[in-house]
Amino acid sequence: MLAEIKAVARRHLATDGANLSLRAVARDMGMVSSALYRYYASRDELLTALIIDAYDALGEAVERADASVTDRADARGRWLACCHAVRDWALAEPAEYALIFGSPVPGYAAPVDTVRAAQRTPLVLIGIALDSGSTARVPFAGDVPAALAADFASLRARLGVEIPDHVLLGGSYAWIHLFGAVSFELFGQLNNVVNARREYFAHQMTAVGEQLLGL
Amino acid sequence: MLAEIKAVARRHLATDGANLSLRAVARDMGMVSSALYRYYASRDELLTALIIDAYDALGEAVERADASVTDRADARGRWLACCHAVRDWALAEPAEYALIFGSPVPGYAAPVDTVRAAQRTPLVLIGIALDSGSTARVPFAGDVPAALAADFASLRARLGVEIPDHVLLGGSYAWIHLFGAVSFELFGQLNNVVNARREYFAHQMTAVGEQLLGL
DNA sequence: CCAATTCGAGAGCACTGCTCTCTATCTGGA
DNA sequence: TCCAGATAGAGAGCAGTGCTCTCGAATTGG
Repeated sequence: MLAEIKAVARRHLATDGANLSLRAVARDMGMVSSALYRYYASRDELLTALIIDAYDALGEAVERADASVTDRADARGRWLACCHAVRDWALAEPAEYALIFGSPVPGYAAPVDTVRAAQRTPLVLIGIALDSGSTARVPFAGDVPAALAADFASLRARLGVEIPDHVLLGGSYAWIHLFGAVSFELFGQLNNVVNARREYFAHQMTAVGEQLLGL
Repeated sequence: MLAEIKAVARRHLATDGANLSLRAVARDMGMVSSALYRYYASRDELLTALIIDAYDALGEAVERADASVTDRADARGRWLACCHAVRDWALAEPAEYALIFGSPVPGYAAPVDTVRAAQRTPLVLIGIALDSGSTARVPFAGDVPAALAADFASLRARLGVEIPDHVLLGGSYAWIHLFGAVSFELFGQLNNVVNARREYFAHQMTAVGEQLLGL
């Protein structure tokens, strides 16, 4: 039942965006709106469930893309595969992408349940950066701002991975750029400017991999 | 009157986000909601006015930041000044930033009136890239995807500026990364991960300026 | 077989965007 | 001065929203 509600809600998400209507979802299920409150205490709770699912779906797509690269030493190929996985998923499910990476819903505060799912995608990228540690021409070595030391130390502890600061820097920059490029395209900022979007994206992520990740 | 409505709406924007209530705005002005329709034909029209104002406010802030750098040959300084101008403005007016760079409002389609205002900020960055053309170690030279040629040609024609393809590439990448970094922070993706945000941002934009813009 | 629990319906509250009609008020010319 | 005409706002109303409450029906378990 919970899953069925989410499935219907996901369909509405595609057309109505973040302001989906509980009543419309209930109507589509042949129920009255109040009956829906047996399963989700509020609209926000439904949204949270959808957000977690979206994070997981994206994470799984990226994990699969990374795993599909047989040459595990080919960090550049793995990076590009992940980039296209993110973009392809975002283009296939724009509403769900907007739900997790778009402007936050005003009253809504993301509960802690979401962080595990949210970390899946960056964790894959960190893995790639780590595996490439020996071969890559890493930028930012010996150039890490002192104020970030504490942040990076606690992040390292939480992830339980020994990862140098400058790799954390480059990896997070690459992840941010990836997110920025997909959001830029998806949120319409490329409209009437760039039409060869896949080529633009491919070249861009290659450049970012080289320049920011040292691949 | 139009301006007064916008001012009140802007206040509501800060708390209610994109789903601001016309009735609440009218109440705050001591009017009834229907009276507001004399001035704006719909909620979308009010939103459009706010969007244009936001683009202009951001553009003006960036233009001022760029102009404040006295050494016009210091492309790196100008780039960093613009970056901090964008971030400072976004932190000061998060709702307005989300309005123009966040997930698009479902039913809403941006009218053409917005493009002039939207171009102000990227135009400043293009100016910096152009001025640095002689001194910068430009990446991507001779590496421009063929499929982008048409897009870049029409963009060049529309802007009326002679700007090489590889500068257009690097400039747009830098702009996308800037947008990505500010959105990432503003939309909460940095929460509980990075606390030294200004330092993180400053180092990041320096790196992007070097690696992507060749400054 | 009956108690208990679960499920859904229905009414209702306060809110939203928007349309319509009606009444004051203000303005410009004769 | 007076009187059309324009204009600004009020109020009612429609269809929709999230959410709460109460009340029956169905299903379950002992």
